[in-house]
Amino acid sequence: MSRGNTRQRIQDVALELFAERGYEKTSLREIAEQLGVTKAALYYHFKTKEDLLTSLFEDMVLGPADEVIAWAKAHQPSRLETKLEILSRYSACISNATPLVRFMHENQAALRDLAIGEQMKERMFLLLGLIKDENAALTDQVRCSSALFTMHSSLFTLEGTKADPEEKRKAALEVAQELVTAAHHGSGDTPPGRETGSARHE
Amino acid sequence: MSRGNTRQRIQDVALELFAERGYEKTSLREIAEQLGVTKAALYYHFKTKEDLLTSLFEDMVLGPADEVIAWAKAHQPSRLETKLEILSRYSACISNATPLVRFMHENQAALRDLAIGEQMKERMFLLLGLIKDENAALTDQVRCSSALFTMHSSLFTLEGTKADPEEKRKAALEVAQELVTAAHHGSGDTPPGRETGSARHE
Amino acid sequence: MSRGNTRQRIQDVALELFAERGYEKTSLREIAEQLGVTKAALYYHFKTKEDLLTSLFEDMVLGPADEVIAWAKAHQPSRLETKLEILSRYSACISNATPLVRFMHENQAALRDLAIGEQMKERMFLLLGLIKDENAALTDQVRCSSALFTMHSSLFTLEGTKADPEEKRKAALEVAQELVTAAHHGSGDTPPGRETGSARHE
Amino acid sequence: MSRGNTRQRIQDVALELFAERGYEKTSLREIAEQLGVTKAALYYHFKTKEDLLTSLFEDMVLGPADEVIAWAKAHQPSRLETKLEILSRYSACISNATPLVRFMHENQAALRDLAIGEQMKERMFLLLGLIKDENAALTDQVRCSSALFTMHSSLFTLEGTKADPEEKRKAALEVAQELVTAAHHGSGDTPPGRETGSARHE
DNA sequence: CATGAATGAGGATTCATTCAT
DNA sequence: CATGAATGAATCCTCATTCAT
Repeated sequence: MSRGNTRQRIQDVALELFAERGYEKTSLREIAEQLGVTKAALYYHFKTKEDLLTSLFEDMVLGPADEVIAWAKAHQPSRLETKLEILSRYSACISNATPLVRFMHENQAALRDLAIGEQMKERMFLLLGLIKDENAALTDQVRCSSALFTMHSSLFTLEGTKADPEEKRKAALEVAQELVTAAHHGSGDTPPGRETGSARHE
Repeated sequence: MSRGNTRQRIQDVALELFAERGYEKTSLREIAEQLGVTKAALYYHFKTKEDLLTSLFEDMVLGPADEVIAWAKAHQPSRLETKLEILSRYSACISNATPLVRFMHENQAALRDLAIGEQMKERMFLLLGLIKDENAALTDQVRCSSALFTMHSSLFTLEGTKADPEEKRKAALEVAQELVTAAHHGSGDTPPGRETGSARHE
Repeated sequence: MSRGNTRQRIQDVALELFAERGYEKTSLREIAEQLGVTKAALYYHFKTKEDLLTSLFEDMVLGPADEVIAWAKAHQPSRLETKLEILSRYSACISNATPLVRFMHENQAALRDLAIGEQMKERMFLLLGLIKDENAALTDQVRCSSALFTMHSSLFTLEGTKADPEEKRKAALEVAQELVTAAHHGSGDTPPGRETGSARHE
Repeated sequence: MSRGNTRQRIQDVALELFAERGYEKTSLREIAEQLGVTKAALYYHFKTKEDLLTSLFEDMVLGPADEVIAWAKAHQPSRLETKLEILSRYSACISNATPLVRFMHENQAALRDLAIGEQMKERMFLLLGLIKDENAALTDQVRCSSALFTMHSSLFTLEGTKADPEEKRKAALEVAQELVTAAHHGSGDTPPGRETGSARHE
């Protein structure tokens, strides 16, 4: 039954528990018990608890996010169309890592003194930087920031709503793109004849 | 030596440390040490670590949030103007509790098994329920959800931006109101003169 | 409501809690809370937790037991009739202190390093010494020891039995007297017409 | 260094200390120190302080007592001979667990909220039920109850007496059997040729 | 008479980690 | 590959007690 896949199994269980109970409250003992192995076995595969968490992020979100960023850098990031495509790609990339994105939001306090937390934060800044204009009006900056947040939170919010995850993701992407579009055009002097965020049409 | 203000001082230090380092990683020893008292002194004033946290929330956000909700229930919540006023009032109310709002977002994993966490979650749902229409299109639901998130996150995001907190708050409120306005009109059939992000036709 | 009877009320509550939960597991906080006073108030009336317990024993069993012992010393203790009367008197005296007798048995571990524990133990030895003959056969010594135990334990044993406490006490006294009578006659050579449990040959 | 015997050594030291100082007053630190290991080492072998105690009872008295009960159920418990044999077997079984029996009596307050306490209590009831007749006279019920008590207490009473433990045990067994015999025949009408303490008729 | 505030010592328990085998 | 055994440090919490007011 056990093959070389133990490492993978550890990651699976760890992801599940980390997401469900939080980083600090998930002990290695629990992970080991749920796997039917010893704590020491975990240490054979991962140097450290932090290391275990890190491996999850690297495989599932850090890498993919970097791809999005790399793509963006090669495609005139300042054009609106590029920005929208960035959102689209990023949305797709995180949809495969729902539990980790949720984990990231719910465990920021814990991530603050983990190296991987710093790295993730950096990526978020990079992404945000690609989308928003440093000199834009404050509202527009908020819009861009909110766009990212919206895509993240749609993955684990709206619990009551019966819509399926994929639909929610698309809806969130739509709203995010709307926000970024508004931010891209807008800025500062609220354009005349505009009453909703997206309804600018000059 | 110190007078009746010890309880207050404990709360101050606790708020600071909880916000800075997170709930789980802040030990009562640290709080006590920073205050120059014994751990046991904390227990004289608060039955429990959880109790200490709870007292912070009750005083600073639970109560105020309930006032907003009460006001809303008495003022035709389904009208757009009422909704916008709810946002405005809520924005004002949380601006006095910035560190706690931040704490709430960054420690959701920890809050999950704290009674006060459940209570806060409930309030968020109530607030969201007042603003969004259960039968609206998914995008509109996302918009409303995002509106709330935006006001929260503006309090501790955009670190790079040099704008002062009050301005950020106003900008966030503006964006939030915009989102809710769009959601209010919108719903399924895109209102004339307004395009959703994805419905672009260039 | 509160008069000079506070001391008495403290003793009442303390007796109840000590008996119900044990000495070590009953904290002064609990006693104070149940009384609606502060822990410090207890310290006004009793120097110490141990002191509080001691006061209970002194008033309710130490004194009475000493009276029995004093009476015995003045009445030819070696006569059977005297012995039986000792049992009778002692039985009466402890029946007023049921909870304390129970407490004594159930908290011997705790009493071992309390001064009052030593004192009570001494009284038990004295009493036993009055009843049993140092040079009697071992079985007879056991009988006497058992007699005392029986009177004690009848106060808090036989929970299932529906008999009322007073009846139980009388029954126990009867059995105790029987045991002492046997021990008094007996010693080694089984008295005629009476067989020990194992020497049966029918 | 040490081999697989650590668990055993912990039990030995724990039994010693629990018996000597009581359950509540024996801290795991003391046990660990006396063993020359860390507290955490104890937790490797026993999940809990209570668990450690439980393991002692299970191995040394719960199991053996259950054997006696099982034997009894298979041998017409209502016959006097069977009852006497029960006493005999039970006496033998507890003589190997003297410190624990003593512990049981001296720490009843502590045992009251330990699961193992409940289990032991249940066994005592079963044993008592096998020996005494529910409908017998109260004195006879007391006699049976006393019989059990006598066997227990003989293990740690009569400290002054120089007799060796085994002799004391036998003497106690004899007295216990006598009591049960009396209870078996007796009930209300004192059997001829037998004098009880109360059967005095002068 | 009693309280409010605080202390110091100690309790059980949990955790990430190590290392010889 | 993995385990069994153990550690050291830390955690939350409770308790009896004190003392100025």
